[in-house]
Amino acid sequence: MKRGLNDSKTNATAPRATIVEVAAAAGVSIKTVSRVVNREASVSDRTREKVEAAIQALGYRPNPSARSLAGNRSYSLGILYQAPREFGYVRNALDGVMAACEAEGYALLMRPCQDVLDLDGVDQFLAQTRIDGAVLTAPICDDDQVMALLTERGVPFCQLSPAAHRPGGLSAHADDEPASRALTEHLLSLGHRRIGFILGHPDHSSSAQRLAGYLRALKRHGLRKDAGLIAQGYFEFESGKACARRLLKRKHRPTAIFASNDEMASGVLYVARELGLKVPEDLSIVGFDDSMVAERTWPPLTTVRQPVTAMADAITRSLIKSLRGHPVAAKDQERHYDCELVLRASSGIAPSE
Amino acid sequence: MKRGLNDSKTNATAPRATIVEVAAAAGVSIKTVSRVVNREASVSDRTREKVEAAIQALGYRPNPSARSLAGNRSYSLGILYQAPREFGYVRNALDGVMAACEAEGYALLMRPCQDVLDLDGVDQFLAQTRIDGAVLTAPICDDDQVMALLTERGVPFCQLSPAAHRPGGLSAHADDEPASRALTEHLLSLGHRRIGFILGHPDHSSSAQRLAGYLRALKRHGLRKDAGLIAQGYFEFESGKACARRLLKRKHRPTAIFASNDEMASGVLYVARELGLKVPEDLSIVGFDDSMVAERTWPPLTTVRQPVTAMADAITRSLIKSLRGHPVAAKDQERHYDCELVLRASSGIAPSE
DNA sequence: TTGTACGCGTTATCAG
DNA sequence: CTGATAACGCGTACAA
Repeated sequence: MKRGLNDSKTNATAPRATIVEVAAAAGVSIKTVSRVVNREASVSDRTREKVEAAIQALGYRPNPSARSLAGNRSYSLGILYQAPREFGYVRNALDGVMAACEAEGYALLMRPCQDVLDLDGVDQFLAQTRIDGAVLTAPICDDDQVMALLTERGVPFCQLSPAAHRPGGLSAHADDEPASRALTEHLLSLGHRRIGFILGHPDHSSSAQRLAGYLRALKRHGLRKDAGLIAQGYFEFESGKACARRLLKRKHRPTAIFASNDEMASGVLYVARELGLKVPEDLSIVGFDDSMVAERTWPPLTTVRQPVTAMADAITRSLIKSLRGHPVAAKDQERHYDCELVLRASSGIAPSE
Repeated sequence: MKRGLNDSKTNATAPRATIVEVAAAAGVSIKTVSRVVNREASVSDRTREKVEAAIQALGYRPNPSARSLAGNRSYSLGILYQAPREFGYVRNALDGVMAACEAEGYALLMRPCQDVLDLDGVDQFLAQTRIDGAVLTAPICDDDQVMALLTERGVPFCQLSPAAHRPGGLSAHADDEPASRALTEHLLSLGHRRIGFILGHPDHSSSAQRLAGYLRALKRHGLRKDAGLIAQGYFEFESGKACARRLLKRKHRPTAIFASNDEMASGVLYVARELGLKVPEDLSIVGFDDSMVAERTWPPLTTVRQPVTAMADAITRSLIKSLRGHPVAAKDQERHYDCELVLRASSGIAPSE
């Protein structure tokens, strides 16, 4: 049998101990060892201690492949995500899901998806990995075809920031709408009356929610929706630039612009500079997400922070709990999280109109 | 057997076909099916076609757990990385490694590591996942203890941007030193003579290489090293700010600052603004990595781009090739990549001294 | 070129 | 509470 580079055949350690050796060392049957390893209840304390000692002594680690084969589950989850240039949301989601998986002894397999979803690719992923469950991130969490496929394959899943909670499903959701409203109120309180709005990518349900919050705030202040102040962006820097140009070219240009994420907000900032507008004196700008760029631009961006990592962690734990056959309390099936307003200099000052 | 939410027991599809059923359908033995699946040579065309038809018809997919158990390998790799706030390098590395794994039918398991490496955690990772090989990213790729552990466990690995290639090992490496030199020459050609330098994190070998390139360029222009112009940073925004303050407080302040990455460069930019210095008129700033912030700051940062994704992809493919027992050509064992200078406005103009 | 039979290290059934 | 023993699905000597 050929082996590759870094060959360590000669100085390799002894092969890992198996359950049989542990059983022999502890003077019990392998089933009992299995019981101890899997924390089943019906084992006497004396036996458990003996077994645990043997496990310790031999450095025993159950073989995941054997476990999977015999148990007909893989002890691993998958996470499906779209990977835009701005990786903030996805990265936070990953952090949370990974933390949960590690804590619960699950492995995590990642599946990046393209803008236009490749269903066959996902199906292949399911076949190759045999994951026990999946975490769906936005906007994939709202894709009916993906959910149908998972259901067909018998793979339970949870949704991170979906458009709507599915009865009997698992989801974590940040309240974008109130946050967006508060952010808009902030601008209104500074005296702004013509506030431009740059929509996010239409596939993301949060785009609509952020718009709704913006409109609601305007309404509460007796302002009517002005379609000319609303531009369709795609959550990307360049689209933020394009929208900003359109909005700022109006003869009655807005005194403030609310971009649906920080990337686009930084695009607005770029265009403001091109046009010689001072921020925030001539133009207030706010973003959303509190991504890394929000602290790096000048002036730094007023924005909204979502607890994505915590949301992902929590929902993943619920998923695993459910995979283990434990009931998940109703309040843990549909979780809601508040967002936090982060005030920085880009919105700062009352408009000089 | 209890199952959790999203229960699809009732409307689930038939369980996946096994090799036995395929063999039956094709009228051959399971060994023959195995041969076809694993692309072994000694199968007649007629038989192969029959088997492939049966596989197609039944939608057969080999069970990875069974494969792993019987074959004593997991068909999966691990990637070890440190996850700083600035995720650019890691993310590019991930992209490359994942592309390679997907192309080669390997799964990828991720192992984020803390600044101070938890060896036991890594060992646990190896035990739980039984990965066939590992990709080490900077700065973990230079950690002797990790490499010793992997060797002891018989897990072959490759290194992404290590300090030095290990004979018989696998590594991909971008030539930081020449790039750093070119970047410094760029500043020198603009007329700068007092160029501050902010070092990267000492754990990263690239930090030393970037310094070396800087010093070499100075020397070629007859300038001597001035310790007062060199500050120790840690690849982070805040450390860039701190170093910039120190450097710019000198009575004879530098007219340009070379920060060892873009994050720190954006920190320098921040401090320049605090001090009322115009960039690039009063101070030229250059970074390294061409991360996302480099395009978002104002002015955008002159920097250096490394082909990290391509490097990661290539080295991972070599690793997999070697895992399969195929020889890896010498030129593919130690790969060198050129960096690319990215000129933007932050360095732009000759110093007004 | 093809097939048989065994083993991989667990989980699970069912009897003690 | 504990233990034989049969799966689980595939790779691989070895034989044909």
